[in-house]
Amino acid sequence: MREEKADPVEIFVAFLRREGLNVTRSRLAVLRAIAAQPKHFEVAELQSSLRAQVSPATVYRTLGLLERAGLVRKLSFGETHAHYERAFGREDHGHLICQRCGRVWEFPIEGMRATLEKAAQTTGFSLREVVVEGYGVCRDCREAEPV
Amino acid sequence: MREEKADPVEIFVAFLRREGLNVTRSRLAVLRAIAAQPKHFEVAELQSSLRAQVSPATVYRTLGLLERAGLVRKLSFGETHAHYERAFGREDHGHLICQRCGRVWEFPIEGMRATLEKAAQTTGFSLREVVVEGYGVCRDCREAEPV
DNA sequence: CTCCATGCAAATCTTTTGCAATCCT
DNA sequence: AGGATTGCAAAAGATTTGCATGGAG
Repeated sequence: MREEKADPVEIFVAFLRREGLNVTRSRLAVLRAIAAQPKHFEVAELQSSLRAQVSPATVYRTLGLLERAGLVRKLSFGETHAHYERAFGREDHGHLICQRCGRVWEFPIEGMRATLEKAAQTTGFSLREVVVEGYGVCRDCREAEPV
Repeated sequence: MREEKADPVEIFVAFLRREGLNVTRSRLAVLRAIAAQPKHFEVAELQSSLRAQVSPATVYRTLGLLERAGLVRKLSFGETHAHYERAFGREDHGHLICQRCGRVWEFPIEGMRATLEKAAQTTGFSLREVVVEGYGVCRDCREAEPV
């Protein structure tokens, strides 16, 4: 019987040990802050939720590690700065992004990973993350200014 | 009988007129340069292909217009600077991005737009662009350094 | 004790903007 | 002519990096 680790902290600690890196107070604080964020967040939001606990440089460095550990996913939402989302404790899903107000809706994409897996196999690719995004205009914005 | 315009220049000109904007030498040069780019490109690449013809500021401004006109799509490929691809004369497709070497493979995603359309309808969203990306490690990189 | 990690500030890079000169229509 | 557009240089952001100091194993 295999025990699946679902706890992001355990996963992160295991990742760090495997890489010969230290488990530090700052790194854990960033992970904790992410768990407390809404589903997606910008780096600035994460930083202010960690105000004074962790420097910006370390927040960036830790996001990179969490990404490598598969605990966080980087998204852009069409903007010039990065957005992130937790990759743990969530079903696969896509995002609908309003190009006017920037709000984001999620929707299920079961089955889509299978399509990508197949394409990946054909290419000899080992697939880690799947990102599905739809850009357009939400109802509110359309009503506010048709066009 | 309706005549479908497939020519990007015609589409762009129509878009500009509709918006009360001028059809300028620079704008057309940017569009022409894009048509000559490989499927995806970075802004820096586009700029150097336009060396001295169009200033960087105008390249950025024009990319924004082309995006609004639906002739170009913005992608990030997980990097901090923008990538673009032509949105004309192409079937819907997804991208597989290697997180080690940055190379990109395309693959067909017929049917995926339908899934997004459905989600969009549910949300009252008017859908314009679809982006499907898979991140992972390509065969070459895996062979070069397993892990 | 030996590396690794952190903070700080400086450095990079990309993208955006203000403004005077120039181009479209 | 009259508003739109451009280039230039400066500004604004976001992210990365060098280095001396403090922390984990």
